[in-house]
Amino acid sequence: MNMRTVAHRAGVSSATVSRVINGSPLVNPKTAEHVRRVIEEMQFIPNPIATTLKYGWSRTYGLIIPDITNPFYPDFLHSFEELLVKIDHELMLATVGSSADALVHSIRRMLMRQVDGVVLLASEFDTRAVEPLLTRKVPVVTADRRRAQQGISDVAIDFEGGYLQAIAHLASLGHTDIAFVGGTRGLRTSMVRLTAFRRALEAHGIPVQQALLREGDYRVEGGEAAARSLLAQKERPSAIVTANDLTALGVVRELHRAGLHLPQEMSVVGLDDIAMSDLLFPPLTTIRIDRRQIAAACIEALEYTKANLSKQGKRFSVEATLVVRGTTAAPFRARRRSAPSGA
Amino acid sequence: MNMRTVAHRAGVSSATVSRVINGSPLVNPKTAEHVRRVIEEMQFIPNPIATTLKYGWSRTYGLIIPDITNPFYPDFLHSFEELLVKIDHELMLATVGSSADALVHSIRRMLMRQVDGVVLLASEFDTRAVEPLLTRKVPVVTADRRRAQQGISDVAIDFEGGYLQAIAHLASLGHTDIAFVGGTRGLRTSMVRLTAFRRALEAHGIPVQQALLREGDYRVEGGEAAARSLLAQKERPSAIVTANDLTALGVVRELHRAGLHLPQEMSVVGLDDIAMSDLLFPPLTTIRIDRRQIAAACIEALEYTKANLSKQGKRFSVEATLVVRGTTAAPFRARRRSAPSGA
DNA sequence: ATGAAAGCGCTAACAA
DNA sequence: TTGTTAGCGCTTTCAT
Repeated sequence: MNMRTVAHRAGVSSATVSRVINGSPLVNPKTAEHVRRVIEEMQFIPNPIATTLKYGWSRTYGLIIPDITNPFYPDFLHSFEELLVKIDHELMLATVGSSADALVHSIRRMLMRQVDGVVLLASEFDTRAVEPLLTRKVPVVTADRRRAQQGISDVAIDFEGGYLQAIAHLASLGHTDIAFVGGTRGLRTSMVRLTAFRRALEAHGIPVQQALLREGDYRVEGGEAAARSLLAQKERPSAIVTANDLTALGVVRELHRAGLHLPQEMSVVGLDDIAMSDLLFPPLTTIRIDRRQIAAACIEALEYTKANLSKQGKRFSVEATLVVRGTTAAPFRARRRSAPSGA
Repeated sequence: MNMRTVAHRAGVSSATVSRVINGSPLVNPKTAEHVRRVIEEMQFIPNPIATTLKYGWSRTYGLIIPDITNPFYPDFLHSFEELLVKIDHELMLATVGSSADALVHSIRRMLMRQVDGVVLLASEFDTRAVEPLLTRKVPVVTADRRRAQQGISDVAIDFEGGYLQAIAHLASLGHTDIAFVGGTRGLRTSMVRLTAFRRALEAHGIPVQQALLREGDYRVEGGEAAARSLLAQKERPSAIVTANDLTALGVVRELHRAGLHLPQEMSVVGLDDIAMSDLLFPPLTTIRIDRRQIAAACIEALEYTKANLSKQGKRFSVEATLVVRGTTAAPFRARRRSAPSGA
């Protein structure tokens, strides 16, 4: 069934049907009403594929994420999809892990489906992979690259603001030996988080202790390993700040295993505020990143970039807010092996 | 850029280009090779939208889920998407909560995009909502409706098998007062799970105690409330079996709050095996439902139904397997207020 | 082995 | 205010 069938039945031309469906004011209200009735009667559903073919756009945005299994992304996806429905767009989803090949293929598939824009949440990627998008004038939005270029906007999270709040909180409790368990070595976003943490410490006049810095992998295992290593050394921290919640969960788990009581014997701060944080015992103090805000920023970025393809993209920033729950408390001096050195 | 451009550049017709791209054997290998080179040179990407318009299919399957935020679904989605990529299909995702309206709209949007089939994981829905799909010969796959009809296949989880294993495990530990915290009242799947639990008890000769049955909501809160209520009554169970892991998490949380020691003072069994189960302390004993298997069954069901649209759909079953971890142990008699009644 | 051309459903420019 | 029609890119039938 198509518009011609409907038009025929309604005794008008397909152009009129098209106009009615698209709410053109150039139709006689009587005719319009009649056509609408026929459409209803015939249960006609228009085929936007034809329009896509004609104009080359699809009211579809692509979303590329590394791993839907990381609890951060379902939350993001939820908000993103909700917002897309509101602006009457479809979602084309691809998960690519950390495979450069998968990324290239996903982008190709999105191009084939004529997406109107792509949000690329994979933190690391070969710039050449997005070139086919740029060539074909498809706007791109990246996350946390902290850099815009022609046709590419970026949505960055204000890690520094978040860590600043966390350190303020810990410092006010009396902590000075604060460890950091970062992300996977070599990722840009890991470096960004580490730098933000260092700056936050410095802003509070707390010296950065090299011996309290660890790398993780944004997963539970990395947190466990780092905690194990921190506990093994003489100069233990009294608080551990992490690069994300899964890492924090691993830290907490390992701390439990070592028989430490939280938060009395060790404070822990996560980052993300995944649902699980609140289910943990004790519930995790963490820096919340509002997925809704990120999703909204991504869509705003998409539309901005689409409208300004010839210009440099724009940089968007999303704030991070400390949520104090149960894993932070004043340090338990008796247990500490070292006295605070500075400040 | 289109096939004509490529054809022109290669000195052939667009028909030949099409044949080369689709691997038709009717082209001279030399010509084919040359055309391939030109395609590569021009970075040509074909536009499958045109094919969709021409033939009415899209190599796209729709997936409708209630809530991506429930940790069961990201796992499922991950497997589903992986399998789709393998068969070179796209995913069109919609999350509909429990809104009947959202379901109707999602289905309409999928129809507009010419999906080749729809997997509908929303447990409850108005049959009229799927009629537009059936009318237009779009195959449908449901989950846990335990019923097939023309154009609709069903993928069911073998809850009974799962609960049978759980009860066998608990019974062998010496439990006889086994409570059940079910799903949301009125949902078909809640009834199915409850029935499966009852049958499993009966199969082991353990009488069903009405006073140990509770309703939940498939979320943490429901588990907490049910646990509170179970602890409040005189005849406490020694073990609690739940309708899903989130419920079990709520139960465990409430038990912790009440100062009970797990698993000594209460055994708990979940269902799903979400990632969090293993992170809990103690790690949750649960009935694993393999998302990969479900995803594979859904796709098999989709293809079967598509190929047999005129016939009754098929019913698929996916097994459930007990994973024994840390929340089950022999009952702690001293603490119990009632003696086992039967068996 | 290759090419010409029709037609999928829709929209908008143009005609009436 | 309404209708006619070209054309978006592709595949396939038919012709050569």
